[in-house]
Amino acid sequence: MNSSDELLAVRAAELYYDEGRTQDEIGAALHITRWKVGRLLAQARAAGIVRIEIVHPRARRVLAEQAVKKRFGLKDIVVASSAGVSSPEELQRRVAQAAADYLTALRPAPQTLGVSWGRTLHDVAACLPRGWAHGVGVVQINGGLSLTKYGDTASATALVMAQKAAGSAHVLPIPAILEHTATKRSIERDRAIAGVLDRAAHAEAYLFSAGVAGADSALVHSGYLTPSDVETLVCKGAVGDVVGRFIGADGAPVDSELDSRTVGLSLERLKASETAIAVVAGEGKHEVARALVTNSLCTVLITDDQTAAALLDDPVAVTAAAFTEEAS
Amino acid sequence: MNSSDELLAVRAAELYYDEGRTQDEIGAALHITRWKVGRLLAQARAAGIVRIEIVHPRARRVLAEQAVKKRFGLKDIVVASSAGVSSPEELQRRVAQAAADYLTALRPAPQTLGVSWGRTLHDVAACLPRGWAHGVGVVQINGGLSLTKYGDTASATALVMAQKAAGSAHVLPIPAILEHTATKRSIERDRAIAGVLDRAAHAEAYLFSAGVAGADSALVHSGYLTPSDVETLVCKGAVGDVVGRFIGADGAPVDSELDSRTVGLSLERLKASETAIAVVAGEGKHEVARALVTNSLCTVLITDDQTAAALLDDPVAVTAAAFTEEAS
DNA sequence: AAGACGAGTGCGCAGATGAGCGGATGCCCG
DNA sequence: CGGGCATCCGCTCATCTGCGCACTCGTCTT
Repeated sequence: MNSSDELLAVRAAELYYDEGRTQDEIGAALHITRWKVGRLLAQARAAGIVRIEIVHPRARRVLAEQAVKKRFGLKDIVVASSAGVSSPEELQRRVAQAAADYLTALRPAPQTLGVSWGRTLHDVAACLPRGWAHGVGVVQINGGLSLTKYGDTASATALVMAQKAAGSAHVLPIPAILEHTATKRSIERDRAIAGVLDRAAHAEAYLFSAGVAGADSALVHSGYLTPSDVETLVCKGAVGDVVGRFIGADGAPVDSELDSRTVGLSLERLKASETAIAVVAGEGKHEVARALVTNSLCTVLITDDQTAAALLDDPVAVTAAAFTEEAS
Repeated sequence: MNSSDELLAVRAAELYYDEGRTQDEIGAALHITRWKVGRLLAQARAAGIVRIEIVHPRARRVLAEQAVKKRFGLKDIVVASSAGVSSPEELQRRVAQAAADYLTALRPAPQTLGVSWGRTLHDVAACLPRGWAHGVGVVQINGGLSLTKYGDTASATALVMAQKAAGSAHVLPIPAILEHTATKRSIERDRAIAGVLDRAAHAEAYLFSAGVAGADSALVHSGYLTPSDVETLVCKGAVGDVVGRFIGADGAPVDSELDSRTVGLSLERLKASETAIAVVAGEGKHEVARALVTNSLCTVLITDDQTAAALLDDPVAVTAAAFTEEAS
């Protein structure tokens, strides 16, 4: 666009959007035809001079949704807007709300829903309205008995979700990770546990979150891993954990021994699911989110617009930039 | 607005502004009539859910302009947008650019223009395009020979402005403030000086800025006042300086003795002028700006949107809020 | 040098949109 | 219980706006 046209476009945009004048009036004021005014306004919008933003806790980013959905071949997607958020917690809550809205509107409603646990899913459960579904069976898909905290927040998530839908909960009151593979095997053979695990494996839909691979991972907080354990995993390429399993950028477990001690749904089952809803929000989770969508670990992604933007930033370009930086 | 209507409005706004669907289509999608969609969109804009912002260095805030102009009975006004600025310097520059644009477009073009000096006016002079006027006489209206810096930046402002208009400059190469009233009087009697001062008093229009009353005042930098002098002035109620004179919230000099030692145009002459253009920008200048507009020291105000917003915030309301805070 | 080409411009028209209006609905108070 | 009142809703109509098309003008190519 021409420089003098740009100034005209700015002036026209002011008169049109701020003052609410018609394009005809603006044309008369600026001594140009109304068609030119229309074109200037269109150019101004295309050039980003006129920015239209929807500022609301429930606002979604439709454009980003379409782009991410298409790019990674997702079945469905929700990108919550971060416009106007003042804290990471608020962003988390917005995404949780978006996930709750999505679940509530999900049709056909699943008969059984497999859920993992964590801070994010706890929020989702809290955001669900009473009667969000009718008689759904909520199955916990990975262990989560906390070793450090009083009470079982992991099971609580499934319980709350079932309760609000007047449905039934099937919990896994066992540790997420066991010390020995043998112990894990014997626990899995327990009739009650096996029943829940079987139900989990046959759930129609899954709802899960992802954790960062870092010292503040939920698995560290719960006492299954030490910060140094996680550090080792990061060295092996871990970008985060999904249903208790630490994965790398390739979407596969980074430590097969650790993985064999982890109780719960396998990543293969998740990959094979028709409806695997991942809820991932926050600055630190961009890499896990990428691992999820690039390796088909989810069919539905619910996230924030910053994560979406990070996903759309070509990783090749990022690598090239890093390379340039190294070279200089 | 109803809560469920609000959600509908957000959804409608997304479809309308992000996806570019028609109101009819949106109505079909949301199972409401297109008239309802139109009303929801209007409500969303009114409620600030949909925020339309013009992001451009030359953008103005037309609504704020109208409000401030009406509230304080100004002849004209320019409010520059601060959308997208990253530093106070950038904001200063935008306002300076706006002032330059205003001067260039000013009709009828003044034959003689009285100007003060300072950081802001220096920027304005720099922003003026070559040929912004034809043969205008630019008169410096207050002293400004720097005691500390090499060269005379004060006169430079008038010179640059005259040069760019192929006009003549009339400078005042004398101190802004003198030590004794007697010295000031005798300087004023000097034939050359008196001629410039007379020309200044009869200028058709004035362009001036305002300084904050603080340690970084231009008058401190230039060596006329010490930081403690300014502190004393602040204690006496000074909110800033205009053409070298420190004024209070009432628009009158706070220290008559100091004022009598200050060379240059009187505030009375400024008040009586048909065209007195004040250029005031920046976080710290809200109070001076208020003093200017509430006491008719300018007929035209050129400022930034944050200052404009501060002017529109009712001082009574502010006082009441402070009172409430104290009481609680 | 002449014609092809593309960018920019003005215009007609169909579709989209906003203002105003009468009727329906729901609520409050007598 | 019923009338008055306010709000909301759907509609008509006039206006506004985006799209496609023909035209002009300057530039580049042959």
